[in-house]
Amino acid sequence: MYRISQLAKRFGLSRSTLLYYDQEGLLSPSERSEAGYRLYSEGDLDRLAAIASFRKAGLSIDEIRAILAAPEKGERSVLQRRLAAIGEEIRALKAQQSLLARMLRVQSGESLPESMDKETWVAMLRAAGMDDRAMETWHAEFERRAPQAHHAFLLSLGIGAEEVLTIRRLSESAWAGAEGRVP
Amino acid sequence: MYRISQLAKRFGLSRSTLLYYDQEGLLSPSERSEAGYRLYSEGDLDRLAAIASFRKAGLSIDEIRAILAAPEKGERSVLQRRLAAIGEEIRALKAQQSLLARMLRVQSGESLPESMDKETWVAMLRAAGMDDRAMETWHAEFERRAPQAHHAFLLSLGIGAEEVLTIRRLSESAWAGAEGRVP
DNA sequence: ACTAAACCGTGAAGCGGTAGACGGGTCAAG
DNA sequence: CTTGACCCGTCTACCGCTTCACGGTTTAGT
Repeated sequence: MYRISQLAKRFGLSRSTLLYYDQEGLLSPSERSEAGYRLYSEGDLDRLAAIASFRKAGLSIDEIRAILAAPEKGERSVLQRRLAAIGEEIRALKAQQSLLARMLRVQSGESLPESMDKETWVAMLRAAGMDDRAMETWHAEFERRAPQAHHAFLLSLGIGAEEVLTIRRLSESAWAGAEGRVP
Repeated sequence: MYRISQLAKRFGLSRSTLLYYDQEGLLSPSERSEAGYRLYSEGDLDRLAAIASFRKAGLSIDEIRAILAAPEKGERSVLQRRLAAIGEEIRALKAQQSLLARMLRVQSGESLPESMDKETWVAMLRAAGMDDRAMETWHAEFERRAPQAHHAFLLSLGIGAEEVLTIRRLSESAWAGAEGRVP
């Protein structure tokens, strides 16, 4: 049985955060002491571990509550939606970055971009002799062998979530036309 | 003389935002109509243009207020601090991204998607018609255009640090020898 | 037994905006 | 002159906590 500040310290959270989770009905202690102190059990601890890792992934309180209430129901879709949202956020931040760079008239990052973007990537593949059809094949292979990695890779090029889905769908159909599907 | 909703529409902002800017003393209309309506002048419009672009760069209300009060004073340093902060935010989001990717991978069972590795990557490129010489060219382009990203990418395929350096050194020399090539 | 420190509970306000409700003003057509 | 469609100003709540303030409880040390 842990008291609130002990539990907070153990998880690197603040007491206030746990008070807030209780208030929101996300994690209520399973017992109270005579004086009314919150007493957290081992089970509460497990639940908090789950909550903490979902929060680290940026899920909202509501989303976490929904997942914990019915994990089998829509956990995957919630996580995937968050993954897409993160891509958008990163893209927005990169836009801010370049806007600021322009304001500061600092061209430092321009000559050697530290992160890859779509245009540079395509230019590289073309330099290596790939044409449009080869790239299609490549996307289709990527989608077939590692859809998840394909998704993450496209996002890492700064491509927006919608366009990513479009590309993946095109990749699937390109491949479906070529061969029979393996689960 | 614009009224509040006209101005909002012209700038793609919401009425609430302009109300908030007034409340915060960031942009107060230079006049009021008899009925108490806010009336914005051309000067106000210019000021709002500045505010909007700073906001697009992610500056806080306080920071914008400070810059507009004394532009010569600390504008550059504020912008540079924001630029650094954006880097942090992107890093944090990327951490969330990989956490989520791991969660989704674990859930989906290990049947289909595993993270990308060197063999799968090479197989994909071969399927798209790339031969050894094309891959060499591609590495060379990668190294020339974005050395840092090249490094990060090789590591992401699970290639060891030493081998990464070997590949990069080969890429450099390949480029030196192929300088006149047309893509 | 007493005191002080460190803990606990509850309640409220604040951050940077955004979004909505509310009641009242304004302007057209009828 | 009235109806309706908008517009306006003001006020409030929301996100995910954090920080304050107040007063009661537990613990350690004397």
